[in-house]
This record gives sequence, C-alpha cells and structure tokens, in this order.
Amino acid sequence: MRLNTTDLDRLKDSLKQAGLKPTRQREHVLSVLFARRDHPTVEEVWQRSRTLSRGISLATVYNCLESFVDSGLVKQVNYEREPTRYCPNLRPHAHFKDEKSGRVYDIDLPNEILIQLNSILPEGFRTDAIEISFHGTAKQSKS
Amino acid sequence: MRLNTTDLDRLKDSLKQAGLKPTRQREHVLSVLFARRDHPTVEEVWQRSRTLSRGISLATVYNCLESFVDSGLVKQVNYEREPTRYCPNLRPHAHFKDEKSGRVYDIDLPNEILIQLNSILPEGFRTDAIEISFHGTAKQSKS
DNA sequence: CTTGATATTTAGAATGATTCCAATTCTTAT
DNA sequence: ATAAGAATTGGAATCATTCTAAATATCAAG
Repeated sequence: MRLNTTDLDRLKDSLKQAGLKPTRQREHVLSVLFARRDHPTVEEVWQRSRTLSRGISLATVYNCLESFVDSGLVKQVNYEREPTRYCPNLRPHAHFKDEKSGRVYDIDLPNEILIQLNSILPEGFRTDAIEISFHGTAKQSKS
Repeated sequence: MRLNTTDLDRLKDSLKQAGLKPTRQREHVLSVLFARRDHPTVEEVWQRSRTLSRGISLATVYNCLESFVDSGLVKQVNYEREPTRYCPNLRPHAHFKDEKSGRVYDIDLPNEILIQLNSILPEGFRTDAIEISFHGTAKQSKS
C-alpha cells in the first residue's frame, strides 16, 4: 500500500467533498477500502491498517467507517448478526453471500428492478433505501 | 392470550409437523408470535410470555425461536445490528421499516420480481434465499 | 402407568461486536 | 503561531446473543 501524491490528493478530495476533515487515519482507512473491494469487516480493515507507520486504534477505525457511511462515502453490508462489512461501491447493487466461502459479491442492480420494487409498495410508503441480499453458493471465484 | 383446545391442537400440530417436540414453552412462544404479527424482538416475545403461569426463561425464548427458524416455522428479520425480529409470515415477502416509528411492515413479493432478481445473477450463482429490506417512512398506520 | 433414553429448559456466566468516555492530539481558520 | 473545535485513543461499558452444566420434561417401550 504505497500511495503516490496523486492518489493521496484524490483521497483528500473525496473526504473533503464528503464534508470530512482529511486526517491521516481517514485517508488510510479509505485507501484500504479502495485497495481491495472484498467487503472487509472493521477488524479486517484494522489489520490491513497496521502497516500505517504509527498504527491506528480500533476505535478510530470504527469512527472513520461510521463517518464514511454517514457521509455516503461507503456502504455497510450486514448479514445476520455477523460483523458489519464495508463496501466502497456506490452504484446501486445487491450483495450475494456464498455460504461456502463466506465471500460477498456485488451484484449490479438494473434500474428497472428498483422501479419495480418501489411499485409494489402500498400507497404512502416512501423509500429511502433498499437492501437486497442473496444467500447461496457461487460456483466461480471471480467477483 | 387464552387458548382454546382447538388452537392449542393446531399449535401442537404445527410444531410436530416441523419436527419439534410440542413443549409448553414452544406452544406459548409460537402462540405469542401468531397473536400479534408485529415482528417482535426476543425481548418482546419474552415480555409477552410472562403471562405464562410459571414464566419462561429468556434462554428458552432464544432456544424456541432458533428452533422455529431452523425448522422453517418462522422467519428472522434483521435491520442493521438491531435485535433480531421474528415473523410467522411464510409467504415470500419483503420488509419495510418505517424510520419514524420503527415499525416493520410485510410487503408481499410478486413471483415475477423473484424471477427477475434471480435472472440478474451471474452464471454459477445458485440462490437459497433472498432478503429484501426497505427503509423509509410510511404515512399510514395499517400493516 | 412406570421407566429409561433423549431432548428441553434454565440461570447465570461468557462472548464478541460495538459504543462510550474522558484525556490527548490534531486540524484549520484567523 | 494560536486558539477553538474536531478527531483520535485505550480502555471500560454495553448489550444481544451463545454457552454451560444441572434440573426437568417428553415419549416410546414395556
């Protein structure tokens, strides 16, 4: 995880545009998230952040990720009561969890389906967000 | 919550058909679930079960609900990391959570949508279950 | 209807993800 | 450079859930 100046500036910009102060820790956590889009847990993000020269505390990883979610910079993925996972994919998408490997895949959602889903709601229901989670088994290993 | 013999027999039958021994506690927990289909948490089911003559332990409520879910008798509903809720509606349906009231509504799912959802999966993905959760606000108060 | 084998119930301890806290350190506008 | 507000930190606290091991209940067989 070596960041050149351009990458770093991009991260800083992302943070600023999200209304977040670009701190060393936030930049690092965000870069970890972008580096491998495999829906890591907080603990996993923390492990991957140990490479940071002075380290980073677990509480800070929680704080960073929370602020990212609040500002819309990343999304959360919850499966049952397992540790929350984080995902920098901002396109409308569902998640598919392979029960064998535990891996979570992104599934792009055609706008058509979102429209249809909204159409089945009774009168007076206004939707802020829709979460769609598949459980199953995936034969392949590509994301 | 007064159960007549017919109701009780129906509960016993449900349990037996699910492969579960019909114990006093399971009958009661299941009847609580059927009495108000408002997606109660374990804690809420427990509260509502205090009416039981000799009471029932929280651990048992957990055990009962777990066995119901395992045997397919009820479904779980998870929103973020909030306490798990339980739902005796076995038709294919989504959940809509009203952020204002915290109430969870069942939304029946047309088979068409389920077919469409399966059609967007890449080759080799086999689905066991799909969860669809809406977040938003509901103007009305009916379920 | 008793009995034994097996399953269930139970209270409380243990777990584990997450949140809270209060003190320190950083960021940034002036 | 500096002060005000924000972010970071380690550790304690929280809280839903799971585990444990002992007591109790169910049910099939006799």
